[in-house]
Amino acid sequence: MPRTPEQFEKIREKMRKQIMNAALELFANEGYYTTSISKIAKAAGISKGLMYNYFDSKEELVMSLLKEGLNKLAELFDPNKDGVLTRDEFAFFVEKSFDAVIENPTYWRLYFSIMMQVGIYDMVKEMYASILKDTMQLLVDYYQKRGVKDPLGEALLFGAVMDGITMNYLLNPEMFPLEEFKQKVIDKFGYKN
Amino acid sequence: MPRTPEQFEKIREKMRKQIMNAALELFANEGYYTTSISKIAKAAGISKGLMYNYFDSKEELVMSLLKEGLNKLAELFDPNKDGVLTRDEFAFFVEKSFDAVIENPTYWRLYFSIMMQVGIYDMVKEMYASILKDTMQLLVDYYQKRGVKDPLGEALLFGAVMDGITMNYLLNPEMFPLEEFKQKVIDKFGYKN
Amino acid sequence: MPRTPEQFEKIREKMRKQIMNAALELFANEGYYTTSISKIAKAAGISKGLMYNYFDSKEELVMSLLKEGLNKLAELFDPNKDGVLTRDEFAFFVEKSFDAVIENPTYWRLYFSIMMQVGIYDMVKEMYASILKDTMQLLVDYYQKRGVKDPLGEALLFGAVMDGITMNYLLNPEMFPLEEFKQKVIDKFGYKN
Amino acid sequence: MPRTPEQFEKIREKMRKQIMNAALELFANEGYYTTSISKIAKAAGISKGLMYNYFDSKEELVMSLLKEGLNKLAELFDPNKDGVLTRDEFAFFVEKSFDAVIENPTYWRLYFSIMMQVGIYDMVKEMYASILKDTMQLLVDYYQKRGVKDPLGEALLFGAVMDGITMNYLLNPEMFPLEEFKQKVIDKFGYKN
DNA sequence: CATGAATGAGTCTTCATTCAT
DNA sequence: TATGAATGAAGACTCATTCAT
Repeated sequence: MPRTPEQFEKIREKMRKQIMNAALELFANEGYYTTSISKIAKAAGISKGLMYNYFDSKEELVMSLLKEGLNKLAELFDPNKDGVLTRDEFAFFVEKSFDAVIENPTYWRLYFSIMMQVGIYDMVKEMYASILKDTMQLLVDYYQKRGVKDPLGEALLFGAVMDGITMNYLLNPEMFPLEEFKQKVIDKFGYKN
Repeated sequence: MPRTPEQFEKIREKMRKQIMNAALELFANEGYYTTSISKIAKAAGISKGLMYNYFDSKEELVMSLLKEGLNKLAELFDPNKDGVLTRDEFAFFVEKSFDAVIENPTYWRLYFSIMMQVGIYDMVKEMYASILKDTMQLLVDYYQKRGVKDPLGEALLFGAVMDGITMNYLLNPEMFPLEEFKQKVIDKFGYKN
Repeated sequence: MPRTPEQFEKIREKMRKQIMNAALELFANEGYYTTSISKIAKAAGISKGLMYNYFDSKEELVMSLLKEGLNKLAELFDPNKDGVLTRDEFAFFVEKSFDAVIENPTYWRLYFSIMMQVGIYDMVKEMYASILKDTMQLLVDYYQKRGVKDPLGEALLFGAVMDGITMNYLLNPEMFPLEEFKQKVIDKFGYKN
Repeated sequence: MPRTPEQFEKIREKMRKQIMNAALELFANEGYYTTSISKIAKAAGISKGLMYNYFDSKEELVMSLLKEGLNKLAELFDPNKDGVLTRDEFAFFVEKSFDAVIENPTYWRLYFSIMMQVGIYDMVKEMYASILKDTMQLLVDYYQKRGVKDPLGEALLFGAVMDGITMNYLLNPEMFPLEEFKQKVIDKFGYKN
């Protein structure tokens, strides 16, 4: 008997995931340009042609990956959505952020490598910017409330620090004690009171 | 009358520079993989074939660029070579490092994008690591002398912060006030005393 | 409806033949190095890229051609596989060998030209050597049984003669009466009794 | 003081030899197509440009090599120029021919590899044919005088045998006892009487 | 005469994408 | 839906040859 539309949708969704998983793994480990569609298809256990049934192009595929990661990231911020960041939420955010990197280094490696590729990926930057804008405001308020002199500067610095730590960890996981850095960052950028 | 060896050497040196300048610009702005040898040759105003009279391969070209930048970088560290870092030298180093980025963002964009490329460029990582090792030791000593609890951790954190700031500046120069960050970093990681 | 694996196999087999035929013709008539992949593709009526769907490289292509011919050649020797060569089988072998050359001069021209190419093709030589070893032994026994003084030398000489005749025929088919040479060779190297 | 025209001529001749020697070695050992002009120039200890002062093209260079070898070969035939071949002269010719191969295998390897290359070969073919024509006639007369049934066929066969032996020796010098074959060939194709 | 920088056409090869089945 | 054969544009690289000095 024929499948219901819902079943079809489920199958499609599952296949999409399958392809994206394979692609993420390969892109992150072997690079975007050195990973061919053929390889991805093989890793995903499907034919090259079918790939294009799910993604219009290689570029769309990588964009989907980035978008997906981005959405996960967005959920980390201000979980209770009340527009105010408490000291505990700040600490929680730092911890969660690093945990995310530890749990899924592959994705973040992809993110950074793409971010540094100039040209095509300005689009991604916009996506990230729009997500980060709200969080930025939250942080600025946070620092202002604590009497920090240059709240915007401090917020930017904090973001840069998170990026720098993440990047260094990804480049050299076994040499870089990410776990220990959680507290260091919270102490240095959380402003107790 | 044939050219003298010196004349040939001069031609070679000049052309090498010409090619490397064109390549650096393109690699940094459009990425390593999306920049073709054709494009570089055209930008350098020469024929494709001539490129290979100066560099054995595209990879050797990019490596030469990185090596060159590396050597410039190396000169920044511990200028008086006495094996000890003073507070002033620390400040000087921070300022100089950021100045280097401001003056030559192209190179640093290349550096970061290559660093995040997987696979081929482990060699570059080793080169950088060997250069940075000494500086790392200098920093550890610096923090130890100032009674910082976890000197190695602090040194690593400092490095990560420098990287993060640089990266954010490169991605968004007009939004990221690198100049103002000099003092911030010195205050936060210089440990007065 | 997708094609069945069998259909795909059929397509592949047919196309492989098509490419190999075109390549054999060109390699043999214009030489390995002077025949470009482009030319082969055009002669086979396909795109350049498709070539690489069937053969990993130009070298693999020529190797496949040689292997194929080799296998055909192998079937000529000692057809009844009893390990002994009779006088009739000897005569039969000479005749068949020359017939093979007459019927498929293209292949043999390729074979000789590759054999004289230095460097890469030592591998081919090994393949041929391993095939010819058994036949050589057969011949040595043959001559020994007939009381020839230096059986190994005679066998080697016979081989050289076959090569020389073949080569001369290939270089100048209309001037070289290969057909008449069958009897001559049989008389001179067959040792009646 | 300026050199005399004769001195210039001498220098030119010497340089030509130098280049030809280097080229012969490389062509024979690494193949015509895989040997670049650059390599030859370096091996000859001169610049690429100067090469073209002595040879108009790579092709002219290889042709010169072949011509030179051809002339040496021609001297082997009918040394006393009386238009008649004696039994001793026949034997002498066989011995001398093989000695030439033993003494200068490099040249002969080149000769054979070029001979099997189509295209270029046709040009050389005529040169060889014209040289060999006289010798051929000599041989035909030789066999006719000795009552051989098919003198022309026998002469052709003899030529093919010489080629075959030479080729086998060149391909596998240590396995192929060329020295011993002298007598064998003389016995088999010299027709005592 | 002598050099090697410079050219440009040509080579092999790769790969995202399309399409007949 | 699913396959992989087929395409074609592009890429890295080579090399005989020319030419300014």
